[in-house]
Amino acid sequence: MPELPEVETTRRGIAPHLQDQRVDAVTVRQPRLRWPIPADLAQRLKGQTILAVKRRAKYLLLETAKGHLLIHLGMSGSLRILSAGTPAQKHDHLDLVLANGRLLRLTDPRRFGAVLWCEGEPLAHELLRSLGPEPLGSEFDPEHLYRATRGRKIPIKQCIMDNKVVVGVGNIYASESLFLAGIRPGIAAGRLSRARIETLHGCIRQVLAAAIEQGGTTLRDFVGGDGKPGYFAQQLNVYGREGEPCRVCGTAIRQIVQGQRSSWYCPHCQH
DNA sequence: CCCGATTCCTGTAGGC
DNA sequence: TGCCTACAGGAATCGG
Repeated sequence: MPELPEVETTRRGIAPHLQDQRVDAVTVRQPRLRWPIPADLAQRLKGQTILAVKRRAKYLLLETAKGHLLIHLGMSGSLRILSAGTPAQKHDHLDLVLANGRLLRLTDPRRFGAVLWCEGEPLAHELLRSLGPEPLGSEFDPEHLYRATRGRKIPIKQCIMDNKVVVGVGNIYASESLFLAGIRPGIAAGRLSRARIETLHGCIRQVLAAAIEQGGTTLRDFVGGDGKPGYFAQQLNVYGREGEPCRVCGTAIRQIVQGQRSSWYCPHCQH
């Protein structure tokens, strides 16, 4: 499930293969994703050279002189670099055939992902415009998180998963950050002290940075641009570990449901 | 504005 | 073995 570390891992994997490459052909097999792939995508993109591969939140931005291709991996999407001519399989929805004889292929069984074309400033696109700060950027500082939590009654876990507060923190890393910070997921965001918010801020950055270093988390089928899985799953302390012993104190990890999402925590280490 | 519920989709796991 | 159901999840959107 691509959260920010998986998207960043993907970006790093595919960028060297796409940089300065011309798109010779575009194949759309299944346009019905989260939103339809634009019918005129091939016409817009064909012949364009990819100038840069950037990321904002969980969106990948392929820059060309005419516009940007925005790609979101949803929860089951992955992008891979393959040899042109590699047979397509089920759920292979989009290919960009490159001048160097390779192709960029989007696979997404659950089709929660998106592929959109954007002319003009991509950060002004309606889907990107009102996103919160990057968790690893300087704009996301303790003071920002403190202000964003004041007066809010929602559980802190749901608060840090809110894209307007900070982007890129999904279910896995929210649970893991709260474990490291020693904070129970159900506590009202606004009731946390400044000191605890500062701790949490540091833990969010620490967890995301470590996950990127490990190439992301592969639970089922995530692979980077090179087809390899990520290794952060080995370092998960609470996510998906209901009933298993806490790695710190041995107490059984608990699972609760918040906002239609599972959360896990250690009842001894987190308060 | 704030918050909770619903929605999209399909592979997988668990129950019988 | 096979059918059926529940569940997973990012994030927009709707309703209160």
